[in-house]
Amino acid sequence: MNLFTDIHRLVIEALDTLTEDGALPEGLAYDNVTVEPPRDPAHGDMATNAAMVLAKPAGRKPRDIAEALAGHLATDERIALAEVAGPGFLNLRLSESVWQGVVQEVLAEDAGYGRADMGQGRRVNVEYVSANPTGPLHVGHTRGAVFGDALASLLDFAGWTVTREYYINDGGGQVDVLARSVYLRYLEAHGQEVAFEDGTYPGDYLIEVGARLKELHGDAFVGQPESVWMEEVRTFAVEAMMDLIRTDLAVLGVEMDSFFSEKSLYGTGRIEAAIEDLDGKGLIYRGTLEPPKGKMPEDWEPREQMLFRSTAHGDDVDRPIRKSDESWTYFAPDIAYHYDKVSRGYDELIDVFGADHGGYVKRMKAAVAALSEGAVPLDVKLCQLVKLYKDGEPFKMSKRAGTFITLRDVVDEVGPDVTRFVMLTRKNDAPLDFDFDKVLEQSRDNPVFYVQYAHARIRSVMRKAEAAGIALDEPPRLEDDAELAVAKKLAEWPRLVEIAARSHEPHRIAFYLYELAGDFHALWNKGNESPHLRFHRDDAPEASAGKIALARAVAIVISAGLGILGVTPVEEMR
RNA sequence: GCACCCGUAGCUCAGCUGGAUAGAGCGCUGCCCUCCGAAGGCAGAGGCCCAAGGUUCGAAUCCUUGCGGGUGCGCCA
Repeated sequence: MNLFTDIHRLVIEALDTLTEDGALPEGLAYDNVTVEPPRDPAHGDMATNAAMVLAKPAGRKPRDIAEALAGHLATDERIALAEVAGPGFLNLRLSESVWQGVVQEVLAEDAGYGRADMGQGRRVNVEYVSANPTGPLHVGHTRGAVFGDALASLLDFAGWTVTREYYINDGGGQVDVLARSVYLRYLEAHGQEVAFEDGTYPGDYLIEVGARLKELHGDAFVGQPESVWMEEVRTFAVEAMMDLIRTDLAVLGVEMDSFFSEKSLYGTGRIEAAIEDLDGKGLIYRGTLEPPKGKMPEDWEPREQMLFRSTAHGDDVDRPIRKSDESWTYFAPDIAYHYDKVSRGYDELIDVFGADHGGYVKRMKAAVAALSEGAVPLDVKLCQLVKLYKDGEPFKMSKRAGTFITLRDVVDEVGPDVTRFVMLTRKNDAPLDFDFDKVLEQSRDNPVFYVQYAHARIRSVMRKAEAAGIALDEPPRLEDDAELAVAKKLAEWPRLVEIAARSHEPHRIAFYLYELAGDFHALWNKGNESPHLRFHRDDAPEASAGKIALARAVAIVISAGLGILGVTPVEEMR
């Protein structure tokens, strides 16, 4: 249940009644009528803009409509006060029993509180990470991994059926480079001197792979031409890298439902099938592209190639499908991959990319729009760069100097929970500063700590109360403003989940938790000055039980919220 | 040159997809521990929401233009 939708429904019913009474004309559209928490608590608990939105189509003054509406709403027992304000807002103050009810509901529904059925079971495929299988995951991948994973959990919580998918780029030239690099390590394992020239991966992580290759094949490949070993070494190397990546993801707590191999699209007719589908829609043709304006490539020459008419679906220029040597461009398997996703019957698709793939969004959307004939929406979420800091100083990354920060480095340093939460304290399309020292700091300016601390405080109180024989299943009692503030914040949770899910923005969950924790800490501290507001009171067990009910509700929501972010709520801090 | 993202307190950023007097943390000023964990809380100062137009009852939010920053722009994926 969502209190805001309840009251929204109440407002709509009242409007219908006004229409029946002839106070409003028939057939008004209520689409823009909203019920929201006002920014200023002095304006009440909720406000509706109904009168202002309907004034024009109804041909009546906003304040008149508001007055009439107020009269009807005031008869509902949940509404303590309805008053017209400003240009025609209708401010509602809800009766205290409503907030009491909210807390009780949280306790009753427990981890299910805030679950929504917005998705109505629709199937969504969230593709993320999808790093090339050529090495360990680095910081940039980490953000994408955390974001995609949290978004997937969020959508699941909001009622979608979610598939978490990883697209393995194992079909392009970079896996050949990987194979050659592993081959060099293999020769090295046989005692040969090798040189890592440009176009090979010199990373240490391949030493072990080369050694394992030696164990498996002995010297069968030594001194042999590429044609002999390429296929086998490549498969072996990709497999090894995917093991590495899977381990990295596991360390972060990310588990994919599905891995999709780009290679499986080649030589199987699947790319051809996707292109044929587009061709059947008249979107494939042979032509010559204009050179890009402003920045002319040095070796530019006009060239006829197979093109996809992506401009028919909102792209800026048509995109090449085949290279000049008639092999596929990287775009072709991507089309086939998304064709496959559409064929698998997903109702919605989400791709999580790094910001450097921004230029890729329009053509991908065009492809999906064409393939699904507009039936399957694709949302592409771009994750901006992560800038690393150490004690306030920029942390320089350089492959050459060996200071190449991997996902593993970060998680080993600060742990998966901190890594995940911090990665979600920024909007996905805003750059993120990650300071190794600050994220471990135990203070209010570290949101991870602040939220965890609130949860730990509550669990601490519950343990002590239990030991003191105080009942933990009493109904809540709310008396103080600070308590009501917390209850009201809890009432916002279901609404926030819906907003975050609709906008595909899991960071909103993190910010909400920070606010909820703030309200809770304020209440906690008030207990220092006013002992009767303390949660745990041996002198008044019954009152204490009523207070603890509220605290338990807070812990439930924090726990649920952290669950969406993939962060473990802690029992105690130390 | 074109496309996408961004521009909000001194700094780092939220702002509920158009609502009322624009918020938080850090930093600055002043308070609150014989009291459930002060690892916390309260209060104050600090803003022409980049600029100019437009849409309307109402704009930080939507549209246009300009300025400033980031990313990308056929045979790398």
